[in-house]
Amino acid sequence: MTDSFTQICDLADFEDKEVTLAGWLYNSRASGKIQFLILRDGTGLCQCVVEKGPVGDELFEQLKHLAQESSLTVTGTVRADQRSVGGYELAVTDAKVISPADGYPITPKSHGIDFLLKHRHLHLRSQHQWCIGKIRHTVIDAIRRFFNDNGFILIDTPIITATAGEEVQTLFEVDYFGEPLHLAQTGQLYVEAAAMSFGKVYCFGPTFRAEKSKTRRHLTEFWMVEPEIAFINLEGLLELAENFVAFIAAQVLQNNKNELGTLGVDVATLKKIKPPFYRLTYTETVNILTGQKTKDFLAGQLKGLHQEKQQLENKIGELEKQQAGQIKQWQKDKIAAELIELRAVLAETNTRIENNPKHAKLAAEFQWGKDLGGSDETIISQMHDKPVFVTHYPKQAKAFYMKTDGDNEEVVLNFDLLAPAGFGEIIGGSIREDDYDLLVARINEQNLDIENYNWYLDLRKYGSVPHGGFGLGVERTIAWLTDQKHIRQCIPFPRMMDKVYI
RNA sequence: UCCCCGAUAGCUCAACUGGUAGAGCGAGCGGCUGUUAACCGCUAGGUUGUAGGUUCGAGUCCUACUCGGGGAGCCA
Repeated sequence: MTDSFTQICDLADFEDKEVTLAGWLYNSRASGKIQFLILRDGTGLCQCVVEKGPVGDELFEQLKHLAQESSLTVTGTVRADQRSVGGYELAVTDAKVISPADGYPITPKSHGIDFLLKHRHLHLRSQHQWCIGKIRHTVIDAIRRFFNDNGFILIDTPIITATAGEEVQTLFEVDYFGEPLHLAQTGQLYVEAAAMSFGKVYCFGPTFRAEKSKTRRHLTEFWMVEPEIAFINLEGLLELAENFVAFIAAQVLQNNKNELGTLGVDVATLKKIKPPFYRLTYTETVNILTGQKTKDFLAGQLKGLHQEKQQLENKIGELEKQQAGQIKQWQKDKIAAELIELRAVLAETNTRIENNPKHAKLAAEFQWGKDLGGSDETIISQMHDKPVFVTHYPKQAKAFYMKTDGDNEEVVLNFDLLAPAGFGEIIGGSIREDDYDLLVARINEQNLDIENYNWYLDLRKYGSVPHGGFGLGVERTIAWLTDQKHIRQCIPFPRMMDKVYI
């Protein structure tokens, strides 16, 4: 059936020819004797120009009253026109309504986030979510391609698991025929086993964490890719990670120019994502956080925020004055919409002003040995224009499986990758402890039940080798690359703490 | 779990210190031959989240609850 219809993305090949498009009415504007129907077919948007002459009065009237998101086929001649979205438009000769969509709830005007999440099944049709969906596809394709082309074997790890990879409190429990098991929060332990078979492997799938985290960077169900490599050291891992992330960014730049443009993403910042990334040790990071540089940086930022606030308030005051004056109704409406926008930005600026001193205090009083907090990561991330590796965290702050640094018993051979401009962590990884006795000691130190790790310990009993890997959060990566405020926009059907909409 | 903010028409928001609930979008009708979240005119649309309280009078003040947003801790 698809064959008989032309796709909007291919219109350039059909200039001056007659085609039939099949899709949904995205928006329409009608004048007395001419109508502009914006049709979307999943591959793009096309302006269809309907004139009374060629289509006749009856069809003209029917189309005039057609609701947004009604499905239809449209036949006409393709012609180039700069005034049209996509550069081509259709001079309509015929159209058939497949199914009307009266009362479609999402209008072209603004909506609140709660409303949109409740209507996510329909909101997926919007330009914004469509662009993100296309980019998500590119990111996932790039992930698989990168590993497949570099000799990695895909290993599917189980979703229902018995062993814990991370903190026990963050597990979702499953009643497995009466036995309490839980949903996987990482495939790492399994992928380590597979690395001893194939050398280089990766797993890629959904991950579940029952974290009580209500932030713009958290989902309870998210997608993570975890490569694991035998015979690798920390520097090797860092190189792999930076090449990997740079490859994803390059693929998005190459394949999603239009989508990035529609979303208003600054392409120049994406072009900067090239190796080598910055490298800091945890200790260097702590010194930066507690030092003058951070103090100055945050003070400068606060000053900038106050200026921003002042400018916003001036602008709002000005608009309010204009609004009270004698102007046309439509101008008032435009100002009202602008005011809503500005007030939202102002509220956000106020929050940042409020948080700035707290963050400054946390950073200044940071004690060596603690894990970096969200605000600390944000500060480091904001100071850089490219991703930053932070390596060699204190042993006590990190998971039992991370290998102790031979040169410094206090720290482990691990790293986090922080995306720049304040976005924060997108990767966490480490070299794994490969010595049987040391691993047992670490399990006991952290009061974990050693019974649960018998099979994992076998990997150290039978031909153990140095190995390591990392996990990259897909939604966080997409949110960073597309400059989204909240990662819930970056998965089709988000699951958040205490809230699953549809 | 803690802190802050919010809930008014289908949607997005107004309503100065308590005094008759408004506008745009969407819907319906009409007008307009090149529109770009088109525009112009008319019409319909409300027990102001729930339950109490203060008051001559509550959308506005107080208490509790429900739901939502933002932030913190923790993380990819």
